[in-house]
Amino acid sequence: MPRSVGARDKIERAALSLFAASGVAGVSIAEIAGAAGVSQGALYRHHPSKEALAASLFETAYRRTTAGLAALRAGRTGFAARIEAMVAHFCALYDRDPALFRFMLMAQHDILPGIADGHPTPAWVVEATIADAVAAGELSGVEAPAAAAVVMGAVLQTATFHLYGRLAGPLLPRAPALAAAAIAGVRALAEALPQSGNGSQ
Amino acid sequence: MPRSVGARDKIERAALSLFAASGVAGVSIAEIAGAAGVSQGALYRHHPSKEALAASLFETAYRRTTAGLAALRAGRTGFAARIEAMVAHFCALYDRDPALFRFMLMAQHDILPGIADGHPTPAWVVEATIADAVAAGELSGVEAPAAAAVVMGAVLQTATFHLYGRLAGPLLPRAPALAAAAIAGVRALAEALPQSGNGSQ
Amino acid sequence: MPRSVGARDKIERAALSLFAASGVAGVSIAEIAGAAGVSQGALYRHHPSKEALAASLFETAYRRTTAGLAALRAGRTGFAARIEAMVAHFCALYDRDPALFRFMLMAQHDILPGIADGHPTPAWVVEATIADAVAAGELSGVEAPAAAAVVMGAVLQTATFHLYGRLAGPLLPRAPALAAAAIAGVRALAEALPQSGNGSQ
Amino acid sequence: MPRSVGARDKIERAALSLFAASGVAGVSIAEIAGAAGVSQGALYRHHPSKEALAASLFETAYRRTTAGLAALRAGRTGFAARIEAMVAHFCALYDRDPALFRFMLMAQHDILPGIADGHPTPAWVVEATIADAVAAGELSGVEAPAAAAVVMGAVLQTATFHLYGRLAGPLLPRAPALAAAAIAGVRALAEALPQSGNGSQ
DNA sequence: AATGAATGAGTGTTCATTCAT
DNA sequence: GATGAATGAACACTCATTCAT
Repeated sequence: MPRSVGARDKIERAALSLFAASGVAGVSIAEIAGAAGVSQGALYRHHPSKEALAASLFETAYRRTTAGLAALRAGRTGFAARIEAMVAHFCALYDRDPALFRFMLMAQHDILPGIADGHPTPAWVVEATIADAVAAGELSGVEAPAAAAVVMGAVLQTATFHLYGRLAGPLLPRAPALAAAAIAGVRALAEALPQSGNGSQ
Repeated sequence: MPRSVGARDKIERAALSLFAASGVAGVSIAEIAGAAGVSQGALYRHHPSKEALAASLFETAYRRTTAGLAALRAGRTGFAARIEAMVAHFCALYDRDPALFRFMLMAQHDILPGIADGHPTPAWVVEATIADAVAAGELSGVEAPAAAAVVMGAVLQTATFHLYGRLAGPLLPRAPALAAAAIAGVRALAEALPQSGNGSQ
Repeated sequence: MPRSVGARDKIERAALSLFAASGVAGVSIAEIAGAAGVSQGALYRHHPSKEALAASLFETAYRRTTAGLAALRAGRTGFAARIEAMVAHFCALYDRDPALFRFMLMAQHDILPGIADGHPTPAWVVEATIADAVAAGELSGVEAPAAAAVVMGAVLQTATFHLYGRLAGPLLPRAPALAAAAIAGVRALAEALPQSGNGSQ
Repeated sequence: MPRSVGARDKIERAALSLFAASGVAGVSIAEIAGAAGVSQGALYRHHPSKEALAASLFETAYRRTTAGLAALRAGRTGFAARIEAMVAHFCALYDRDPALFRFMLMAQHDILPGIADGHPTPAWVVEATIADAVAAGELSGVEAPAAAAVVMGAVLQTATFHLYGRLAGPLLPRAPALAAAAIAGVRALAEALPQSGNGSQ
């Protein structure tokens, strides 16, 4: 007895918020179907499995984020301007949909290893932006991944603190300060590590 | 005191590495028991449930880390010296047991909400250290949680990048530079945010 | 009369070969519809259910075979001539459509109990042919069903061996020898069992 | 709450009779567990899956039958004596456990392809016995598989007729006559097919 | 007249947990 | 005290069937 129409969207919306709240493993198909108001079987017309549904949601958001950052990298010049734009972008993303952000934070360890083979990632774009700055002489001798970790860490941990109530209010107003912190962190890393790299391994 | 002394340890060690590899939900009691070389039932003599075992592992590590950081806070004076010591502490912890670190990163969203009622946390010690600096006039007008996010983010994301192979070699040699980055980030945050706080909310 | 003339045929052909390959229970409506190039729903315009489709295919083939054998019984005289013709008939049926034969072998236990209420069956025609011979004095004191089992067994097991690759080449050239074996078997059964019937039960 | 003890046997007994009645695909785990008086989960301690349970039951019976026939082949001399013993063996097996026989007949098409790689089968022993007779000069120029089909067919179809009520009473008393029929069939096949083999293909 | 999205009951299977031995 | 067979409630998933379009 087909009753519900447009199940796909309802399923994805319900799944996203449930995944964000409890993690992929912590949500059952029955809960998703119930929250979406469709039958359990309906889920399988659009997604081959629960994991595939989660991966698809993740990948879509991940690619969109990557593309957004890549556009900022392409559209701006100068290290500081690019990082500022990127940090603001992250903050805006978080403000628009904290559940999506939470889902991405929680699911990264489960889902990322299964995809992202060679595809660029948000972190990769940040890393490339730092490499750009090194190539342009704006930064001297930073190890790009280490610097990208400082930038991504500042942003993601700020979002995490917000998720857990340690910080309040929208993140976007914090973006300029956060970007300044990220940039200063990267510069300090560059100065402190002229010898760079893996000293021992 | 049973003859199979160390059963408890074997269980915890096995559980930790399995949890780190696959997440708490992705590991079964049968797998833990098998890896530890004990029977399934024996597991319940030491831990009331799988979740309790995971929570116990998490909490132990969490408290130990908190205590370590608190000792550094108590034993040093000056903002920079304290942050340098704490960053080095994190790096050393990671180097000693990356699996434990990975477990803590993966499990935090599941387990932390269930505990941490009022208990201090690593992030709280960092936050308090920043508040100390503000109180001592070393930093002006930073929102302590926001600054703590920058410090914790730099450290945790560096560890995450290492877990995923973006960074190589032990983290401890990177600690001075990472601490410099964290400190510079906090200082930049302080300068950029004289109006501080939650602008809207 | 829909434009897609032959939809019914395409469905039945697809269903038959799938049923032969995997058994009725091992084939889904979706697979049949896909192989036939029609929609799932369209299948229900022609057949009320999957089981009904299978039963219809089975019954059609079963009746056709029964009718063919009955015609041979009616058109020939003499036990040997009839059995020779029937064995050749079976062999020719097998050679023409081994998948159909396989389907009938596999599905007989599932489907036969649901039909065949009083209708004659291939085995019944063979049995009647033997009873004819007994009545005509060509055979003495055989239990007709037991003799029919020998004839049917020789034919069906030969086909089964062919299906599984133990025998090669078309069966029709083997028909004379196989008929001779069947006839000799029946004669030996008749001689060996003058006391016939169900000795105990 | 473990209550039932010795679940394994109860499960296998229940499964066998249900499989015999309805086929492997026609029986659910719930039915097996219910009939055995154990929980569904108990099934999986002893067998990794329903199919594996069915295959295990099948293979055990299959091997036992093969071994029984092989022992007869080894213990007797002369084609007729061996076939008589084998036919009687089959009849006795049927009489002892018709459900097992039915299961083997129904399941052969599903399960046999998955096993029996190189292992001897009942049919193979019969075939080898015929090859023995050819080698000993007792039979001239029969294609052994074709002759084995006649023997196996006579026996199996007789059992099938009995299962469906066309024949009554135990089969063992019929064994001598059935063996005579099988032997006569094989001899007739040998005489009728001096040119043997696949005439066309 | 045909489609295919949707249904919902049922499937095989997993697994944390219990308890007789 | 330790074992592992047994439990039973969940789980992800399948599929014959229905029906709005």
